[in-house]
Amino acid sequence: MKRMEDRVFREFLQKKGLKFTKERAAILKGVFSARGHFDPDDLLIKMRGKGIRVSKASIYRTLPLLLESGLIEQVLKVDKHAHYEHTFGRGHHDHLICLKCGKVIPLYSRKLEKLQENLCRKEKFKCLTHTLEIRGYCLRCNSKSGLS
Amino acid sequence: MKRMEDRVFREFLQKKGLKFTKERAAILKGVFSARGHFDPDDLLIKMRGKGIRVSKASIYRTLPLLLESGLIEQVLKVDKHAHYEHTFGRGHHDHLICLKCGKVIPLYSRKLEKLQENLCRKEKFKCLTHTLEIRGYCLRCNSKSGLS
DNA sequence: ATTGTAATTGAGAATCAGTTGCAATTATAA
DNA sequence: TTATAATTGCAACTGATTCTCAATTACAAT
Ligand SMILES: [Mn+2]
Ligand SMILES: [Mn+2]
Ligand SMILES: [Zn+2]
Ligand SMILES: [Zn+2]
Repeated sequence: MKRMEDRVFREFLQKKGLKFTKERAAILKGVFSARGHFDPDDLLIKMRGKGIRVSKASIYRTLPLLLESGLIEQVLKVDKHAHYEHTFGRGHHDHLICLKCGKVIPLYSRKLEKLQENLCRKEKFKCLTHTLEIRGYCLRCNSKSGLS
Repeated sequence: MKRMEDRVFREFLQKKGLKFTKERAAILKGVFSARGHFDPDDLLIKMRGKGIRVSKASIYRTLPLLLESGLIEQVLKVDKHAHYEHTFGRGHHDHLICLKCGKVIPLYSRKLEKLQENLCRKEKFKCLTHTLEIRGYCLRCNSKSGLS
């Protein structure tokens, strides 16, 4: 059974006059078999672990295509590198990031999304995407941190 | 007349057992004489232009201190480098970023901030900071872009 | 004012994510 | 099957940020 995301990506590429190569297919598969967030290097290592040979360059070249096709989203820049997650089949969400343990908690609020849209409308700004990152301490880390 | 931010920074440093050096003072001054956003290199160039000699290293070492002291905020990672702005005396705000012309429009909504706080409370997440970046097209770029 | 000491500095080397040039390979439409 | 433009891996390259280290300096305690 062909996965739906293959279809989407294939059509996206076709529309741009680009090729659906085995490398791109493999990267797509690798991306979609990730449970949560990943960065380009995670992906490379995971694929190599499974014996799939793709170059770093191809990964870096393919991720922007997946991004453009809407199959993945760039989540944030942790430390100094980009993180992604696939969003096809899942909904958009924002992130709470624990500064102590690094946990990333998804957050979705319809109300919040609507409010943002309204604010943009008011500014006459055509909103395409957004990233909201809230940093602080998760429940566990906050209770452990001594302060009452 | 001594600037208020000098005082704040000095006290911050003292509390941490760090020194208020002339380099740090100069960097602080450079930061606060910037109108809007800046990145480390902007700052370096501007200071050199004024004949103030500080090393790149000192700038990169001082910015995190200013961040920690609450005098500046990290705005976002454009391209691949960090951007900052001083927020002392000004309020916190989020950003609308035009993908075409690069314009950055400040956005503040009390309602939005409150909503975020409530959401965090609901998740029992101790929120310290957040960054909201909305990307799309500004009024001017959107009307120019042909699509109706 | 002098001194002791830990913090700081500048310069350049090092690091590291991400990009690029290029020759060999491959998808795909005709 | 062929023509052709797109793609690949590799290694060299960027450019931002961090680090190393010897020389300097702030500043608290004499
Ligand atoms: Mn997520
Ligand atoms: Mn701003
Ligand atoms: Zn945590
Ligand atoms: Zn614009």
